[in-house]
Amino acid sequence: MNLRELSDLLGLSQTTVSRALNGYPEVKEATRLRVTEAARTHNYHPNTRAKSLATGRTMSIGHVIPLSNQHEMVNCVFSDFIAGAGESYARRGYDMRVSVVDDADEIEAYERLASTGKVDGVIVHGPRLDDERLPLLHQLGLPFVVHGRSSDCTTPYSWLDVNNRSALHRATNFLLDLGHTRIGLINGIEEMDFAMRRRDGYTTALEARGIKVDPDLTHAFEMTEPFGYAKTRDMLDLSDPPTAVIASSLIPALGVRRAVEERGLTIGKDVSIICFDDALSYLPNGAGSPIFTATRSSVRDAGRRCGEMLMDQIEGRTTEPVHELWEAELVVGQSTGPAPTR
Amino acid sequence: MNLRELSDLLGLSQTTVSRALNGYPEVKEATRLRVTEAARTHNYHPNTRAKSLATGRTMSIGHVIPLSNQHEMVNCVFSDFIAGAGESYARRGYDMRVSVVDDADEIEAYERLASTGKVDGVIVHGPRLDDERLPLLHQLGLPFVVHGRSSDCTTPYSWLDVNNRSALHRATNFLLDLGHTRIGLINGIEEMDFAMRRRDGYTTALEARGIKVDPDLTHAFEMTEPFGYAKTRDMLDLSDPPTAVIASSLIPALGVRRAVEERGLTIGKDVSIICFDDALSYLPNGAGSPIFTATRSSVRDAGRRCGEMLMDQIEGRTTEPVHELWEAELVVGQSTGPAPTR
DNA sequence: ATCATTTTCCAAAGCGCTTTGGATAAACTT
DNA sequence: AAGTTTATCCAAAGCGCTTTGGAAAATGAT
Repeated sequence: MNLRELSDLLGLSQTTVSRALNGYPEVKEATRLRVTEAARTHNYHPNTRAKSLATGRTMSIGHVIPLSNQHEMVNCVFSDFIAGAGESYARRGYDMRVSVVDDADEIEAYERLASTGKVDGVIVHGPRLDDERLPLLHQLGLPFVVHGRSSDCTTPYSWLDVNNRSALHRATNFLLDLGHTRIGLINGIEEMDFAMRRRDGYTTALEARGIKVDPDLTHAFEMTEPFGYAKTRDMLDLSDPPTAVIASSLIPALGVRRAVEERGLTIGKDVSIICFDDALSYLPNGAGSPIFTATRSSVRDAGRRCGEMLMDQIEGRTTEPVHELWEAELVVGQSTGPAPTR
Repeated sequence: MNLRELSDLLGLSQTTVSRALNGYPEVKEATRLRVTEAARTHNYHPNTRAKSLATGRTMSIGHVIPLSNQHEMVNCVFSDFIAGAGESYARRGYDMRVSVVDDADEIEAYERLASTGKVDGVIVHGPRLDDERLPLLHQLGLPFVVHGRSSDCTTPYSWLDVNNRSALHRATNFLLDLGHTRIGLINGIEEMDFAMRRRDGYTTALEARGIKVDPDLTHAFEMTEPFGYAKTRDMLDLSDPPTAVIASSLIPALGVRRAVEERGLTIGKDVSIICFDDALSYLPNGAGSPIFTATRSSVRDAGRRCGEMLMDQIEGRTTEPVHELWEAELVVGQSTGPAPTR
């Protein structure tokens, strides 16, 4: 059932039927009713491809996911973000187009999205310090919103970010206040902007108390469980081991916990742990009371809001770049306690 | 730059240019070269929407993700599947269209995908015992591949599934052979077909040794960490607690471990754990040697293969339904040992 | 040199929708 | 009653591509 068939059936022109269905005023209320009724009973739904060709709009939003063994974008955090974004898309009639591409083809993928007109806009994931994607998208004229920020980028753009610097600053201070001075950091890959900001918050807090950052206590890599485990083991082997560890995500924190418990040490007593909790639905930080003391900010909410920001931009509701900086909350769980006295 | 502009530029008709670019034989090799060259230098890429309107093909594949607080589809397992599927799509020029919908609108979402011609086919996630989506898609004539199976479904369809029954049968036998007789099961929601089959494997193995299933030892719910934790606590409180627990995924297994260690019990000695490991990239079962003894099957590989099966079907390379039953491998880790003697 | 083939190219008709620029009928003015 | 406005509706022209049915040019056969 297409528009022509439906309009033939109703004895109306395609114009009128189209207008009736799309809520234009140039059609009598009675006819509109007749049309919508017929559309429903005959189960008519306009062909998306034709509609999109005619309007120039696709009602879909792109997400480019680089896939490499180097750095893994498709992860739990990503899927929660997707869930949030997808939810906001659905509410406004959009959907999501995901392109999984080889690391090397990422730039080309954005160019292709723009030149073939597959999407009305894109969300940029995992920005790096000086991310080449942002000027590219700007130049391509493809609307975009960045989840995170790119510190050294000069082109204006909309972003939504968690205040990673302040989150880690507060987490570090929290541990310092408990008397810890040897504080390990299990960070994400530091080409990532968020990881750099986190390290900055950590460093600043330590140095404000006159503590120099010990390179043996800071590690940056893919945020997996085994990484947290391995690096914690290494740190516990030091002659002057840390009494607290900050992990960049719940997942490496699980590895930290494993390494600590394996040594027969008690969490929250011998070793304190704080992690950054993205409030993942599948891996909640405990049910009810939190397991880990954590800086928390829901990545799902971020996805939802990024989606809204992008759709607003696409629809011309906002014209200037929009920035949102969210503060993470510091929730106290069972994984932290005063520094052990030797 | 569109086709007309390009052909004007070349002094050729749109027909010839189109044919040259799409590899049709009715064009001189010299002209084809001239055309492809011009297309490259002028950075011409055919508009997807127009192409798709003309061909009737969209080169995209749908994934419908129901979102509810009841049952959470968007999770780590899902994202690894997506990564695999997306990879195979990219290789053959497809991409992925994800619709996040409210639980109640799921059926309608499939109908809409079909009637508006947004996709060439869909992957069905998380089939239930007698899943209404399969006959619906069959009737809509929309190609699909099921990740998993629907036991009570009579319409023919293509699927790829892990042999969940045999995996749990072997895991249970492995524990029985070690002398365990009180074996707990932390299962997924048992409306899900895979969970039902797992329970079946567990039950059959126990009963073959004359052991009756104890309802106090089997629990089914959303596969989260807190669920694994809570139920393990409950079971350890029993007068006759389990000496081994089988978890349906690595994530609840983490909860099981937490509950066990909290009691001061040793894993692999006081309590053995086996889990189903989907070989998630972000949450690997250890690096190198596995932490948990596990039945393992890569969900990412499954995504890859499901994508291929669906594209083969869409392109008419396969005409009959295809079935693939993968055997999970049983890898022995540090979480299992002989049943403790009382 | 003539006719039959084959090769190479083109004009034009869709694909299913939106939207512009009227036309017609109805309602309102004076 | 005639002129003016307004409310309804329509024919037709795109949107940018593919593809059908020829035509023109080049090639081969006689």
